[in-house]
Amino acid sequence: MIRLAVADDQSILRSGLVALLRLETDLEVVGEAADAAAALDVVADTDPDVLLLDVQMPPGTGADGRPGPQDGIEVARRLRADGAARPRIIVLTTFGRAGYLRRTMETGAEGFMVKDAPVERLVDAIRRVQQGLRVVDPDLAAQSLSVGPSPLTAKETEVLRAAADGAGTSQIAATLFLSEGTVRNHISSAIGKLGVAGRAEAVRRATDNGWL
Amino acid sequence: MIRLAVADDQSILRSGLVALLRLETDLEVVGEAADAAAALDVVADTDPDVLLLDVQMPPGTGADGRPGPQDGIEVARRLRADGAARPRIIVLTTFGRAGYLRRTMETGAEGFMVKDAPVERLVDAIRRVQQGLRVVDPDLAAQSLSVGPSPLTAKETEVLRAAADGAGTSQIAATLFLSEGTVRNHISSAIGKLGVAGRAEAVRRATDNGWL
DNA sequence: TGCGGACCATGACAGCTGTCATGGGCGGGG
DNA sequence: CCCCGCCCATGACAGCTGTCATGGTCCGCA
Repeated sequence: MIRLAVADDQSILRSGLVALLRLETDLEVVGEAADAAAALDVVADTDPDVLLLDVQMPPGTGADGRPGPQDGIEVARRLRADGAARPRIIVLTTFGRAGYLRRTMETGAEGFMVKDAPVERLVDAIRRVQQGLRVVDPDLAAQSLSVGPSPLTAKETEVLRAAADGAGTSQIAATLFLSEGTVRNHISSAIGKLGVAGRAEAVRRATDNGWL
Repeated sequence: MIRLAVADDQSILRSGLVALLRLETDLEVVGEAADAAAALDVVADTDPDVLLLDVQMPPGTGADGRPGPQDGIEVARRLRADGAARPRIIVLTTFGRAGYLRRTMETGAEGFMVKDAPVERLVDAIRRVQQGLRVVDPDLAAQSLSVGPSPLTAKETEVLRAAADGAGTSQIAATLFLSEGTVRNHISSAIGKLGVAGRAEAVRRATDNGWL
């Protein structure tokens, strides 16, 4: 019997998913959570074998009253911070962004699935993960590979990452000890390579592809 | 027996929702669709009493090969275009944006629910809608009222709407027979009223609140 | 009648953005 | 060895954006 916990802020999806999982004779849902802080609590309380974790979730407030992690991937990171192997983690997401996949796998999570995958595939993933295997949604894995390595140079990446944190040109220049002109130039180059218009789109495209 | 059709691109949510609805003895799911074009087809094929419709859906390609409606609300509009009262329509959405609510209600749909509402509320809504009542998610309705009427003046709205269509300053000026300076000025005023930085955010805030 | 407050319109101004031309440093291939 | 290509750095330039000060019209109110 595989003991499961489900964390997702969309109540309808969560309830539906739980109903579906109950239909499987070897699965047992032992906990549910609607935000990131609650997800941590549920794991602490019920010690499930496998945790299904949505990426987009409100932080919520933990038992100590402080705000919880900002998203599901951050929850995974915290659960793995102490090196524990339990619970196995499968991250679910609506948007099949390669960046999510990369971030997720870096945390040490075992699985990554998009929500428009059929349920059988998810159930299958749960069983495989329980056996210690790693599972990645095939469609997304293919897309992730097709995205390929970053076309950005080192400095371009550095500058773009700073821009992603909301810093303006002058701030970036000060932080990286560059002229403002140089900063704009790296951004311009990145814009060209990414085939977008404007630094905002460049930042988005780069993060979407996990190139940050 | 209420005959239902469910249209949502997230396979997991759709399957889960169907599983939940089957638990209700007076509900019967007669059709499913994963994109907007398929939703129209399913309605034509099965003539359900009530249609559950996600807002965010890929257009898909219809039986005639042409692309379908851009989102769920557009599907609702088409179904109501000929004045027919069937099927009753409940629009589901992940994001409780007042703009969605407004657009939805203008199409003549009967219900509007956010996906983090509990399932009982959705089931309840289905039964009420079947009886000819209109149902709006209480939380969202409150929020929608609290948002209040638009603080924007007529010209500001006009200019912002044009900007939302992707037009640049000069294009807007030409379209509305204004000086470019005037256009920028209206936008600036709107930015001030909406308490945001930059025209992009202004457009987004205005659409989110249904002020376009 | 006069006055104040909205909405609208316009041009001037400063700030920021992206692109360009230019040049220095470094490593591989002829 | 020299040369070419790539990355990095810089300042100059044009274009666009948001704000401001100014002035016009219209309407309600004393």
